[in-house]
Amino acid sequence: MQLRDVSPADKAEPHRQPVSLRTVSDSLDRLYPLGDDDRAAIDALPFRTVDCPANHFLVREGQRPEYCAMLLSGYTCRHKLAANGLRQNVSFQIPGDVLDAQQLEFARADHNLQTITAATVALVMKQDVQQLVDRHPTIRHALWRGALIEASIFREWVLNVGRREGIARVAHVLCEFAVRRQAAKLGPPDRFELPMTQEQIADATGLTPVHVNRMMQALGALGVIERNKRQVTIVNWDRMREVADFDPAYLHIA
Amino acid sequence: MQLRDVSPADKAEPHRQPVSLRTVSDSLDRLYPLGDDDRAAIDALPFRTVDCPANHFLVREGQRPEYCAMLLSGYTCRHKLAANGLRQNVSFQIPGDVLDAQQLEFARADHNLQTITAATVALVMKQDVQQLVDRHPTIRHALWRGALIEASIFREWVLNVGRREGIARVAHVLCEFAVRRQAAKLGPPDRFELPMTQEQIADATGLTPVHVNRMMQALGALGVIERNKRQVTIVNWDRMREVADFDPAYLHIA
DNA sequence: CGTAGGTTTGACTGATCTCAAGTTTGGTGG
DNA sequence: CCACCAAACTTGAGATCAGTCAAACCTACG
Repeated sequence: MQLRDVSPADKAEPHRQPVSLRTVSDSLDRLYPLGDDDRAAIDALPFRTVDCPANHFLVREGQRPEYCAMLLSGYTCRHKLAANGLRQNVSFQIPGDVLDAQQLEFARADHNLQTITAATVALVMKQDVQQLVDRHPTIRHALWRGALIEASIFREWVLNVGRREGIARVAHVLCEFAVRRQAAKLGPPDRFELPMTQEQIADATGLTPVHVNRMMQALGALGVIERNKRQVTIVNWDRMREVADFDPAYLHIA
Repeated sequence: MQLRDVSPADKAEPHRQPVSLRTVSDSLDRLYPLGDDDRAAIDALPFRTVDCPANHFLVREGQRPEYCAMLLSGYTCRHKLAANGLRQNVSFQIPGDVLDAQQLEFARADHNLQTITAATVALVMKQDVQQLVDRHPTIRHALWRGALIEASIFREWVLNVGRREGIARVAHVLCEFAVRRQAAKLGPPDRFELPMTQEQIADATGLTPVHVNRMMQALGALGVIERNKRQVTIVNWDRMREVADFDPAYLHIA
């Protein structure tokens, strides 16, 4: 956590391949139902894709990004750094997520955006997104809704980090990941491969990696999850919800 | 904090007086410059005012508010409750703030909204606000910007609660209050009356009231602030910023 | 297979909590 | 204007969850 690599962005490979923004328009459509014209407009957006390795910085605090990034595959996180060198993750993103709708409004980034795994990111120029939402109020609405949901997730995280004990914090992060993953049709909620390291979970929960490790073992000992490498199986969802104090209402999933 | 009064909303007095939404339109104008027609449209909004005592619930988690509330005077906070009975404040509001633009999008509230002090609140029907923003894109833009700034504040609070030590957490809350207060033209940043109790600061910082008390004394002992009742004077802003790890960039004040 | 990153373990430390008792403050009614 | 009361603030002492430090152990991958 604290003093480890926060080194300059590696150079990622710009890169052309037959990909589309389908993942993104599906995701936006789930936020707010789009019309055929809206989806067509998204498909027609000019963009380039970038393949990034794990731990690659997409945006750094203080930068003025010209592009709006959208996650086609892989996982990313937003984080901030405290003066004492500690890192705090404030959210995770999954494929289909628009990574910085907020950059349409703010010139300077107020946090970092970094890949967790290798990832493919679509970059669209800010002005093109601006034009898109100006012409397509429905898309604007979907983005607006997505931003409000993310704000709700931030509120839940403040609670998680501020008022829950260690085991609940870790369990809550697992529950949220499982549910969002399912909602995005990426797989079942009761068995999945965790993309993040225990250190990244520590930075999301305000704990140390050592303690996260112990809490995950404790969840195993309680019989609510089983683990094999990064694979997690939630054996008992009822007890898991209870231990995690997890109520998915804050995710505002249709 | 934990098990104290979370009792049903007191009945607040609906109440007519010669007040206007001027405070709110000034505040929105600071977020994004409005035209005369925009301001006129806000002034023309049908609303009623409610005078609420301190600790009055304006919205409870799970409710479906019909109104969009705007704070004319006094102070409020958003908070969530954990299953263990602990409370977490996720933000404070100051006069002029639109309290729940997000209710335009979500039917159910995902958190509580409660007064800190006695407060006057303007209630506007959701549909009237909806119509307003549909007809006035500039006002929509200002609300959008306000929501994004609040999201940025949430991110900073996750960091504050997750990764800063007690004294910095408390100092950071004081800095944020001072700066927002000044930006809203409510007074100078170096001397102000705190509207919230130490218990409410505890719920904002993820600490106990006892520890908040000790941290405020520690800030005094360090010579960065002076206290007299609820009155706080920031004696040394440079050291205060340092102790608090406070950088106002996240507030995105023009 | 060698190596770096990730995970696990153990022993000790410490920031913050808990509990419990005062003390001060601000509002209210006589 | 003062006495009273509840809420807010302080203080002290002991308890604990989580942190720190340091070493091993995996395990993926070049």
